[in-house]
Amino acid sequence: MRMSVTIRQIAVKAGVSRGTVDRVLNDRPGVKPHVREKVMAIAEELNYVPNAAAKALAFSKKPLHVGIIMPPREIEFFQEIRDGIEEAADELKGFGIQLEYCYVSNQNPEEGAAVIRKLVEDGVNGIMFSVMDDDLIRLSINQAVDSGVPVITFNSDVEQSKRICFVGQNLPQSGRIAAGLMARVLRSPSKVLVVAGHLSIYAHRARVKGFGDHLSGSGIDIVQVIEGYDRFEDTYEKLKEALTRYPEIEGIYMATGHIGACMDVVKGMNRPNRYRIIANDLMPEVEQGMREGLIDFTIVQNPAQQGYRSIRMLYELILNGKMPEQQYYYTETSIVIPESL
Amino acid sequence: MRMSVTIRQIAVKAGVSRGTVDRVLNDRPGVKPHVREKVMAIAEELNYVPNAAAKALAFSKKPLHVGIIMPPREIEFFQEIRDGIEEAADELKGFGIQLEYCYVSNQNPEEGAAVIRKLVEDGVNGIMFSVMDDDLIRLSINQAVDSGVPVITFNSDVEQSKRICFVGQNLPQSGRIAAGLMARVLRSPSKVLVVAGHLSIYAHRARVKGFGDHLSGSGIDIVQVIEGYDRFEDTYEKLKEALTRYPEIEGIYMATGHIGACMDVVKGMNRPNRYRIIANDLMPEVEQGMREGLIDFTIVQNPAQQGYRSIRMLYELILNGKMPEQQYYYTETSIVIPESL
DNA sequence: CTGTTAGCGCATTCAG
DNA sequence: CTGAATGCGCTAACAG
Repeated sequence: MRMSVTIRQIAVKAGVSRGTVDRVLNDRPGVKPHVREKVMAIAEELNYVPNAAAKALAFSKKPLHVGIIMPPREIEFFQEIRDGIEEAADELKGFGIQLEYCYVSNQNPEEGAAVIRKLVEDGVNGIMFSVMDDDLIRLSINQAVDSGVPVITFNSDVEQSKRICFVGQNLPQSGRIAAGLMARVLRSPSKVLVVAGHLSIYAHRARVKGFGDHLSGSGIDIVQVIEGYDRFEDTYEKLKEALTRYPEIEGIYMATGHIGACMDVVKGMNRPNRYRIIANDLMPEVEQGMREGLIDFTIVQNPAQQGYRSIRMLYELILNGKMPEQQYYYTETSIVIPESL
Repeated sequence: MRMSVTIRQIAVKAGVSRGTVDRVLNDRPGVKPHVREKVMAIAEELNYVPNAAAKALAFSKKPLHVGIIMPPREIEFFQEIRDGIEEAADELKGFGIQLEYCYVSNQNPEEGAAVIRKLVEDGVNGIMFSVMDDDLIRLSINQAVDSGVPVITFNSDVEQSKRICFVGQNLPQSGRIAAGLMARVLRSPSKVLVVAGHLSIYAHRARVKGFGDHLSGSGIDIVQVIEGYDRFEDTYEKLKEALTRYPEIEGIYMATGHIGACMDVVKGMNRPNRYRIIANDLMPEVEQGMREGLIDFTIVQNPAQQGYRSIRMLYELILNGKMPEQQYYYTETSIVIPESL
């Protein structure tokens, strides 16, 4: 097949120099409107597509700098996201990409906002953000984007902001999948319990809602939704009380919340028929629970893929100015059982 | 951070020219042994990493040509693999990669062998292969590899050949996962049936074996393994007969084989309690069966990922001479339920 | 055997 | 406003 069309070819065809073509293609000033149009037209006609290698090479004196803002590294879940980021970065390393991780507490919006501003001042070419959703944060993100630094959110979105796009899980679907599984392992008239962290947080609520909606009319009833505030004590007490009060409960959906506490309660219940338990993600406690035969299914959101895709999209955007086509990119939601481990 | 080390830097440090360094780094002949060693040492010391962009750019006059040999495009499953291949190719397109698809019947080894030879003669830089396993094929693959054209098998391996590596599914694991699911949806003493295509084919046998092994001692018995030879008639008759003879059967594992026939039989059985059915892959018949509520689970092997990874590994190998670390690359095996669709 | 040189396609000066 | 020239890191062809 033919070599693909180069900037030079369109230059000769347009009767201008390569420099001019470059200016047009990259939306830089200093080209007379009619020349610009002509060049554009020819580029379209020839179906010009820039050579990524050449571009990267030319860029390589000034390496691409991207800032990554996420919760403290102790959080296991984010470690997996990092793995995905690193994988993508490895593939792009030859092209001079430079990552700067900034760990920020999930509790303090001011800190997050400050870090964004600092990165922008330092001249990063793009930002990946995954901390909390807050007005202060929203403001900083908007300022960054306005000043030309693209921001992509991942795993947890900052809604109503000017962030370019969000890469994460389809939460209601993960709730529906949990419901589908529950309906398959339990026989029809039966009762289940739901455990969540904070129902005031969108991510937590969305799963519970997806679960409930899908189950309604199926003959499987949700007797209670427990809110444990991600604390051991609250979760433990409330769950224990509920299970004691409703001995007919056969299944538990742990949408979010303190898994350790749930496991402890379940172990202590000492029932003839074990509970059917469905969890989310693959934190160590969940994996442990699966190996012990306590947890039947866990629904995972492919954290590595979230990291991988975020970086790649940002890279594409920065280097080629290619805007993502969608606002929301959902990573695959999949089901894990002990045999999958 | 510092710019990464270039060929020129190691050249000055070694007191030789860039050409020589290039020769050493790429294992090309024409360098005195002691010079070669010195250069190698310095490269190690400086922790030299080639610049992928520059490499790709320099190569771009002579585009990378890879041949892809797979079954006819009508087969839905392979279409998904193609999607993965195309995705990777898109990412590498800027780097001048050129795909040539060759569709070959799964029945005729001679054709496959001939295509391999033809591709090698045409001077492809690498081959991806996924048709049948046969001595003739093995021979052609070995010849290709010996003459310097790397071959990677995907989805279905050619064992005992010199192919660089295999990218595909962990078949026994997929059988075990099916068993795990079956054990969770059925209560303990119960009976199930297995449907397969050809038990003489490794891929088919491996799943059945994984399923059986994992179920042994669980209280769930396999009353029969049906071999349908991927034909409607055989599958239909045998399955119907078995289900009629053993009305106590509660679950069916469709490891491989003619899904359409299975669906027809099941629909015709008219039972009060529906069967619990587990299938593999996401062919249209399976998707249909799931939507109709006949199939509970299907175990998928991420065909797109198989294509994606194969291409990337081949690219790495050709461009950077980086041999894969393993012989077998298993793609993620995941579980799909109707709610995941 | 080894050094030199001319591109690969693009971004980015610096002159006009 | 536009053209020409230079270099990114590497390969390959050509001189020595």
